[in-house]
Amino acid sequence: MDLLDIGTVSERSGVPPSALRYYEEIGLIRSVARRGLRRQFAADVLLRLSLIDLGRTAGFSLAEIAGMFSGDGQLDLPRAELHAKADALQRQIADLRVLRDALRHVADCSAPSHLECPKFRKLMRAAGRRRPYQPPQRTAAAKRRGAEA
Amino acid sequence: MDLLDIGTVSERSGVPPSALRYYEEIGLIRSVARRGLRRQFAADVLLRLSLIDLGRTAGFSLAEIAGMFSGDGQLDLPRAELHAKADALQRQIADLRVLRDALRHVADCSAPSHLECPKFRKLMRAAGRRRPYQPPQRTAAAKRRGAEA
DNA sequence: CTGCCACTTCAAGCCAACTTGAGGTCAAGC
DNA sequence: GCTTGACCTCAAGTTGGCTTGAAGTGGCAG
Repeated sequence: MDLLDIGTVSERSGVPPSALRYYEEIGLIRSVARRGLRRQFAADVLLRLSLIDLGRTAGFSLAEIAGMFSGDGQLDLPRAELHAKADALQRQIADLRVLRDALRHVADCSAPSHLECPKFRKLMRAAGRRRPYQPPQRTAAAKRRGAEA
Repeated sequence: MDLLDIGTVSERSGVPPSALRYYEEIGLIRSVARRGLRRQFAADVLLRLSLIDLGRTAGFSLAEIAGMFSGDGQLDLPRAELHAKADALQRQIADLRVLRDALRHVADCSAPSHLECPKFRKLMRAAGRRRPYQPPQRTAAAKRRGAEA
């Protein structure tokens, strides 16, 4: 059988051992055996870690992601809920587009003061009316892979 | 003169007094007087708070935002950084679109297991190749205004 | 003048998602 | 058989952006 020890999983997934232990602690992944003290993971943990990363990219918390896995490791979300999430993402995308355009304008506008630029004020009002963007936590894994703000 | 006390500022801006005090503590805003013990703010603090909110929505930290105000309260925006931020938003938007499509597919796909569905695996690989999304902190103010994932 | 109540300060607490550190274990290679 | 070093556990620390609580203050209505 192909059991991977924590070091191997860490290396292949890019997730540090401490984070893997943490994920196990909160029930997000599980180790299937020990060799001595060392956790052994089944190979499919790598796929699961990809899914977790994907979920975090979407802005889900680890707790929410945990709720998306059914007992047998399958993904399990009711269709309606998935559609609702997709729609929420759609709104978030629209908000971010407004914001991106606002930033681009500000970066390029040569008005003496942005506060006096009518276009800027308009964008600000537009941004001000949007539903607030709800950022998730920044993972240490994300930081490792390169912060850039 | 039109001085607003902290309660009024809080009410009009939606920013709680504790946050306003915190902002003042870190030098992001300043009160111009006291009436008794109470902070009095100049009316333009409301604009400044809007800008702060806008900046946070864009994913800037409070420290970064503080750096964008020049001494006289004008915005002094680093163009390169703004472009970088806009580009980061662009990538985030692309990621979220992939994710949204993945969610929609999952909601509608009738394969026995998503992990076995080729289309899903393809979407996942697409998502996996993305540059990681670098989320800012989630503000309490944002939480107050309503979370929605 | 008295009481109320919105404010004040300061320190401590909270949250997520981890990381770090101290001190311990153990399989494998020499 | 001894060392090595990758792992282990558990508790505490980190970060950012606040909130909360306790104890105090002072302007204003009655």
